[in-house]
Amino acid sequence: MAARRRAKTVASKASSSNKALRLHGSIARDLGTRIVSGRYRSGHVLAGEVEASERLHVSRTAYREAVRILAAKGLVQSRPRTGTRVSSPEQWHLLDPDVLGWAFSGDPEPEVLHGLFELRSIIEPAAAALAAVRRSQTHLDVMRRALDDMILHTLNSEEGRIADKRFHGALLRATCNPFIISLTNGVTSAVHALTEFKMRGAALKRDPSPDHVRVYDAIAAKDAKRARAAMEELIRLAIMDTPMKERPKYSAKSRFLPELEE
Amino acid sequence: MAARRRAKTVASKASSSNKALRLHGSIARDLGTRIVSGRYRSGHVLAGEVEASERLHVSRTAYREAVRILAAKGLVQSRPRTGTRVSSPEQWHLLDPDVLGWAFSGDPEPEVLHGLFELRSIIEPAAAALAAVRRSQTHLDVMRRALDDMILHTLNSEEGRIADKRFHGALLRATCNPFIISLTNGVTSAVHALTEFKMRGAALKRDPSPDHVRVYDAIAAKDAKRARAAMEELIRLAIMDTPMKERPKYSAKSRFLPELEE
DNA sequence: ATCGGCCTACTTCTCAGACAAATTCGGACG
DNA sequence: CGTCCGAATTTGTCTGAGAAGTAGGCCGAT
Repeated sequence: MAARRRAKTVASKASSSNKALRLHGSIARDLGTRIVSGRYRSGHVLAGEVEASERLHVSRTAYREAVRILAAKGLVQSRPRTGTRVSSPEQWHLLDPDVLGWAFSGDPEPEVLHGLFELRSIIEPAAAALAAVRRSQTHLDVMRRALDDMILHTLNSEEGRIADKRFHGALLRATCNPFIISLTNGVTSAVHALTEFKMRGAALKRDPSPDHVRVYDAIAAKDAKRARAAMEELIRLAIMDTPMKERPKYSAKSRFLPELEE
Repeated sequence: MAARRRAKTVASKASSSNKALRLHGSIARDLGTRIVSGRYRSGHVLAGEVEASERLHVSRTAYREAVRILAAKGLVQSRPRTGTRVSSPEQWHLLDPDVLGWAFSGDPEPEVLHGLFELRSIIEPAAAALAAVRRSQTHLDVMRRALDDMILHTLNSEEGRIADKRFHGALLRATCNPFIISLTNGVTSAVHALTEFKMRGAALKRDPSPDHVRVYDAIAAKDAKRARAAMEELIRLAIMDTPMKERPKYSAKSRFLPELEE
């Protein structure tokens, strides 16, 4: 008994860096990270439940619940007799906040970075245009406060980044489109993580608050066209502020893209 | 023992209409459907594991795995002492294929329908433009074959709808952006379900294949601008072909939108 | 009287071991 | 040579027992 308890504690420490995650949660995170980072390739068959749970010094129950989580996020698929195998990347729910977080836990690859920005530059300008039309006064107030906090603290502090997140969140909620809101829940948290990533090098050179103010003004004026343009500019500048090793050229070959079978 | 086995079979039949879902899968689906359909309101606390599993005549294990799935999709959150409670709608992963499917299992509300089309009309034209630039010959071939099948079978048959799905899927894969691909995995299956929904009334009046051909031609010609315009038109027409009771006016009040707290 | 820290009860979490169900693979048989 | 059936293997489900975490009340101190 005592030996097993100790083992469990060790496993928990080794696997999860911290947080209030339960055992199954940490296991899911570990496996998930290994999958999205490419250490377990698509098609790879995980060890059987008995062996895997023994190796991790946890019960089959805990391990199974972890696998259920991964399956719910499209990362694996399990069937009797064949076992649990890593799904093809095109089936991964990449916009799931957890998956996104796992993908950004190491060094995000330039390809992923660029893909995310590309998605943002599609969604957010359109969202800004919608928000300009549909925003209520309450939405506007929330954005205003977030903007003030952001200007006050700047993106170099954690509080400033949270304010930035609040701003984008409120903007997207103002679209009144549940899908856009849900979509951007994931994206904003990734951007949050990303901003931290930007900071790993040096402090931010450019102050992005003027861009945000322009977006805010346009939405306050209910000017959809201007809101869209301002947001396009904001994201264009944000991309330029992000240190990317190289601009990835899009090709059909990528860990994240499926094979095209004839 | 025998009594319990029988009970389990009954529960399985009663809960899941069919499919190769396991027990935990059907339970997750039932609970999930109840949540997204509003029968369990946000904040509602589910019965404890013991009571719930007894009521469903299943083991706690199965019930717990179901809850784990729902938690992975952001529908619920469970903690010791307080129990498992339905999360706020803004935390739901609405673009998860399962959640989307559950949302469309009953009568999809006009608001949801419109929200989905709005998202499509943002994403897909942009995707078409990207695809026009980045598509490989292989992408093009796949799209061509899907298009031919679609024209052959028409959307009135299941095969035709699958071909339509293949077409949109190939188009989105041609963007070479993993996030867009992942995003639209969900959306296309929802559209698939939706097309079936359209058919519940009468057969489709308009033949949408010319629209698809125009999109294809533009992508074949690598003409991004024309591809975007053609796709915009395609979706505009698809919206008009969808019977919606009323055009929902966007307001801050909706089951799917969070309260704006001051 | 209000604030802070313990304590308790309640719920989920984890464990262990057993049996059931599903599916693949290979071999027997027509 | 094809078809079917059985066996082996893997996940799926069940049971029952503790362990761990947490909200809310209790109590004491300031």
